[in-house]
Amino acid sequence: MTHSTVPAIATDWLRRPATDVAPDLIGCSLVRRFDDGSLYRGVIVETEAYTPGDPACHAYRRRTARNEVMFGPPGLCYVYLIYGMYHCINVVTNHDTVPSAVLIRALELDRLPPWIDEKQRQKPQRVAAGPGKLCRALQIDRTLNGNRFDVGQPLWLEPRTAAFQQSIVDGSMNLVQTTRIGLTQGVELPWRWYVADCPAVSKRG
DNA sequence: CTCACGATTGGA
DNA sequence: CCAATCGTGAGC
Repeated sequence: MTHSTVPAIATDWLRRPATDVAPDLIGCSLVRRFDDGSLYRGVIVETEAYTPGDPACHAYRRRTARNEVMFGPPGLCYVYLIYGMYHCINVVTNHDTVPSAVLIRALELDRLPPWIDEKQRQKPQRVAAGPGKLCRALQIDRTLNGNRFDVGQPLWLEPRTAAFQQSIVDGSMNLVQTTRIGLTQGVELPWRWYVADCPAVSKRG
């Protein structure tokens, strides 16, 4: 058995509506690479979709400096600051000029970075259980906004493992589709997906 | 130019 | 339930 590498998720795969990509990203991995070469992987266990025409979408009203990258080609990283203290990371989807993105809301990390404090370590499976928490855990901030998800970059995406895919096919793992969290508009749209009974999913999992 | 508020979180 | 904390953008 020779060495094998996992290819990053391709741009073409992301050139679809966010509502199609969001459930498909469940089970895929977000990879964080630091300048020293260290890698951290997190299996995506919760996502939300944001689309044009969606009142909860940051690009709903008009194109601005902040939402600019959502109008870009698929495969870009949209990172923004929320409540003045947390960051949220999105995968830009769909065609260039069509503002769409998938918010990554929770990860199951393969290991904990050394900067995670002792209190967080008490519940390791909750360290990345929420969009703000996962960005803090992987040190993701606005300096990564507009970056392309690609191998060798600070961030990239990898497809589901065969084992994860099989667990969905055979029904031993279930995806739940429900309404999104923390919004004041577009509350009724069922554009949140998460792995049923997963301890790493954010609140209301 | 101003200022209310947010795709959150953790603690009372 | 509520405060923390600050960039954003709608409205004047």
